[in-house]
Amino acid sequence: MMLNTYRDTAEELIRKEGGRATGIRVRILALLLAQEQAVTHREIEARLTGLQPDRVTLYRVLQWLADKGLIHKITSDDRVWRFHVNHDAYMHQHAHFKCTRCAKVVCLDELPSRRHLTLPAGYQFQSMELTVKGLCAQCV
Amino acid sequence: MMLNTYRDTAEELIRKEGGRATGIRVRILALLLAQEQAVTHREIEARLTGLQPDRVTLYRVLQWLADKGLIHKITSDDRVWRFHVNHDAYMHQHAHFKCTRCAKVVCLDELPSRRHLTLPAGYQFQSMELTVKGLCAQCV
DNA sequence: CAATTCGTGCAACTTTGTTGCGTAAACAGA
DNA sequence: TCTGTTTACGCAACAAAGTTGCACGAATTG
Repeated sequence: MMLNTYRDTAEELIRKEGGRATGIRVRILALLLAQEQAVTHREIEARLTGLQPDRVTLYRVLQWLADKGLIHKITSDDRVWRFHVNHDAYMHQHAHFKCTRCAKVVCLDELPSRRHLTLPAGYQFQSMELTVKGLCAQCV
Repeated sequence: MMLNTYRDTAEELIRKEGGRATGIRVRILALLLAQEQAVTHREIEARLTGLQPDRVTLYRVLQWLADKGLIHKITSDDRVWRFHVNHDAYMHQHAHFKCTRCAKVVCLDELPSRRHLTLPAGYQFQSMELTVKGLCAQCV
């Protein structure tokens, strides 16, 4: 069954990072592994059927997973973090797309080269965060 | 005196939008006209010497100015809006730079062409928000 | 200068996220 | 499988940013 596979993968990933594979951590990471799009704290809460961890615990688990590099946080203009698993394809820097109608957020494959950017004199590049806005296929 | 010029310009811009040129609005817009970098709600509050409008009023004035297109809001990863005047040069879409050390935010001139982006099939582009992170000249 | 419209201030509320601390659960070793 | 230690969880309280409703007051219009 697919759900078990996600849980097994989740547990394995968590242990590989030296953390305890608690029920909550495993369920949250398994859930994230199963999501195509980036999800908010609230959405995760709603989808964790039969398990209602404390808000604080959820925040801490998400922070821990992000610190370990298993997931990444996405900034948005609605002041809400969204989380997405770091699949191999997304381990490098990449852009995000946010649908202006349904608020869905997905990861895009690439990021424009930094050579297309000119910074003021003396400024030093570190990274870039790019969010493309528009309509997703379902909302067009 | 320079400050007067900013206030005069501010008043003119506000009237042109059909709004009442109240002391608060004029002072806030004049302050924004004088800023090179994008400023937060808090920073504006701190710099409005001799005038302490209610938090709510400040939010409402900033929202009004943004609605009228006189200023623009900038999203940041610290969940705080920053505001910057829409100089002619910034009326088009542009990128922002945020210093990872002093948190300063400035507007950059350009934005990479959307041709460098490939969206999933059926997705429709509307706009992009790009924040470059790094060190500003003072923090390098 | 009166009437009306629009802006402001106050209070209360909402949302999102954080901190401290005691308790409970996971893992390691016997 | 028991026991001890370490780590994670839950609760309560807090904090920051921003919003809403409503009554009052100040700008403009005529």
